[in-house]
Amino acid sequence: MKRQPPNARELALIVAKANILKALGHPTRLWMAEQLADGEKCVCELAEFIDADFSTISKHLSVLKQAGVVEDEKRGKQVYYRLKVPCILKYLPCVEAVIKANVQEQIEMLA
Amino acid sequence: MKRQPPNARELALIVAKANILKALGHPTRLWMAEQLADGEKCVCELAEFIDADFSTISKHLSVLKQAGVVEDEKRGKQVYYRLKVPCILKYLPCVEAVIKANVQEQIEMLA
DNA sequence: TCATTATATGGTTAATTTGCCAAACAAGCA
DNA sequence: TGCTTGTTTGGCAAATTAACCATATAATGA
Repeated sequence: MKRQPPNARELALIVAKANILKALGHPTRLWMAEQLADGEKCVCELAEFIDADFSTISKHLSVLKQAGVVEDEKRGKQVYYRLKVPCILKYLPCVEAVIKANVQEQIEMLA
Repeated sequence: MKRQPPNARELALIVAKANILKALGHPTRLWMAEQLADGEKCVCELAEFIDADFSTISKHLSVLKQAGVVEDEKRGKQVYYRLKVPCILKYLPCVEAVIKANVQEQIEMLA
């Protein structure tokens, strides 16, 4: 029955949530987050399989950090990143369900 | 131990997932998706509390549809939208946990 | 058929994002 | 100290996105 315009507090929460989703809404960043599922990795480890400039990778990591998805720690010459709230990846099966539903639909459309 | 560059299939999946997250990564669109949690709504019902042009609202809905998050159905003069895979909202508590962690950190920083 | 209501589309502009390069930093080593 | 390695920052151009306005379409009712 709730039928009201979002108030300022609700709005702020929505904006905050959308920001986090947006941060994960880029292939490179999502991949990075997934790589961190089984523990922290340094930038160089993440960079190893990404075909992009180091500066680009660094900026993507800073977007994730800004959003609060990851945190970093410098140890020696390297900077290690880890997920701050690991449940953030638990979602992805459902996201995949969306994809499956879409594919299914395409198939039906062709049938 | 997995330490390999993503292959084409994995890459395609990542891109697809990121797209869905991106679609939800906008305050207006996230709000809309949340409104659909308890059942379909027509565009006019959604528009009622969004301060934006109708065309803008329509475009946001089409982004969600494109991403496969919602589906629409025309009945009479109205178009109804509903979540296609409702679990997509189950995630949000964890997203909120990220926010809480960030806020907590800010507080500690000020203490 | 004409007007009206509900929604979508096309076009345009401003804002944001992405990615590269070059340069700056920071830590450890020679 | 100066060199090298790992990472970040600043600057810029290209691409993408968001929002608005005006216009188009679709269904209904007069």
